[in-house]
Amino acid sequence: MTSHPAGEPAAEPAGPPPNPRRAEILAAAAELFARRGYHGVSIGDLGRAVGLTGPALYRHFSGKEAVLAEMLLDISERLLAEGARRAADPDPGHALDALLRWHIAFALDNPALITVHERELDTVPAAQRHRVRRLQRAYVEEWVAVLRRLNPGLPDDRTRAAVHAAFGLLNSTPRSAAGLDRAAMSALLHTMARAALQSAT
Amino acid sequence: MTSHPAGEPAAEPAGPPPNPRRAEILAAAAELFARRGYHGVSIGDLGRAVGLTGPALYRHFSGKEAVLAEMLLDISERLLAEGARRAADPDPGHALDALLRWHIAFALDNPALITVHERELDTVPAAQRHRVRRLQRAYVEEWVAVLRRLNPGLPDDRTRAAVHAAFGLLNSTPRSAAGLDRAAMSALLHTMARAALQSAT
DNA sequence: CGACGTTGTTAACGATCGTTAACCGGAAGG
DNA sequence: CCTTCCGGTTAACGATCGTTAACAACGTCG
Repeated sequence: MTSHPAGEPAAEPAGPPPNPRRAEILAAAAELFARRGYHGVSIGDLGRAVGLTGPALYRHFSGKEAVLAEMLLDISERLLAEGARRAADPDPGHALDALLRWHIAFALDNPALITVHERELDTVPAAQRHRVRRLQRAYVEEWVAVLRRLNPGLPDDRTRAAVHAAFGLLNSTPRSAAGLDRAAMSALLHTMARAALQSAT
Repeated sequence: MTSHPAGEPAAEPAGPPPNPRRAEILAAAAELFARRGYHGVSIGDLGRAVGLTGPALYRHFSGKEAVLAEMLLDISERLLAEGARRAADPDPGHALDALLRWHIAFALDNPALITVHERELDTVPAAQRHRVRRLQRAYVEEWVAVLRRLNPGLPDDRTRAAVHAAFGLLNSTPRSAAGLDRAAMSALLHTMARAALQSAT
């Protein structure tokens, strides 16, 4: 209750004032990219989704690839920053539960972002693709480090594979959208992911 | 040893003789669609991948969408047919293990097919999309039925959500490709998925 | 009031897309 | 030997793509 996953950033110490149009475009683009894929969405579609014509988009982004790049960088940074905070809990069991709670809440709140994040990495321009990959790897390593504390002596590559598999489980919900309500789905995912990870160690 | 997941069909009782060019194109298309997405692959790319020019493709398929549609129908039918065979085991515990073995083997043998199968359903023309969806649902129901036999009295929507989550876990491997060899990865996925499903029931 | 930066528009560009047309070499069959 | 079909080619089509240019409405500030 002291913090919640999708909270408002309130104000960053440095950086330009957050342009609401940019955020609006990014949100609409996430939805469209998730549904039809990056190449299945045109600049015209993107503009229309926020009530503008296509070329208006160039007032806010340098191009279509820049929209995707900023989107993926933002997601990766948020996952890593919040993940690192949760993983810092001195009790590795609590850290793992906190990681699970955070990741599940993020996935349930932002299904489109999760989908694009794991599908369109190769589409992003090389320059920023490396940064995104580095952030993704670092996020995985937060999980691996917690699991290593829970069970030292396990080979790291096996632990890494288990973490990737757990992410697959957690990130699949955007596309299933079963008849369960949010609380039930959250609890189910938590239970299943924890059981899967424990069985692998 | 009486059967293996990726076995040759040998000969179907009815239907045209299997054109090797069609199969070659479908295999190349699966790889490309998985890597760059349906809209990120052009007819020229498709032809080039099998040593032809773009328009040559129209000697074997009525168009680009037909390639995708046939690909998804074929996958869905194979999954359902083989899944139903495994699920028929009178012992539900054995049936679940057989389903897990089959699905894991298929995913490890055909990572591109698994990827396209779960990503591009909305891209397929409506006519055949409904058939694919029906087959996919039937495959899920095979799993749900086995789990119901293992634990009667559980609400079906929860079981269905658990199955979807388990598929997310199993299908994530194509995109992780960790440092484990095939046998180790197969065993790890089996263990994790079974633990996840058991924890949900 | 006038200059200006901001944010939108429509029009137009070159490139690329999926698809069709027209043609061509070679194998098979009478 | 001639015909026919099969599976390829190159050329060309209209549509659509991402992007840029040129222009307009509007608030702000000197």
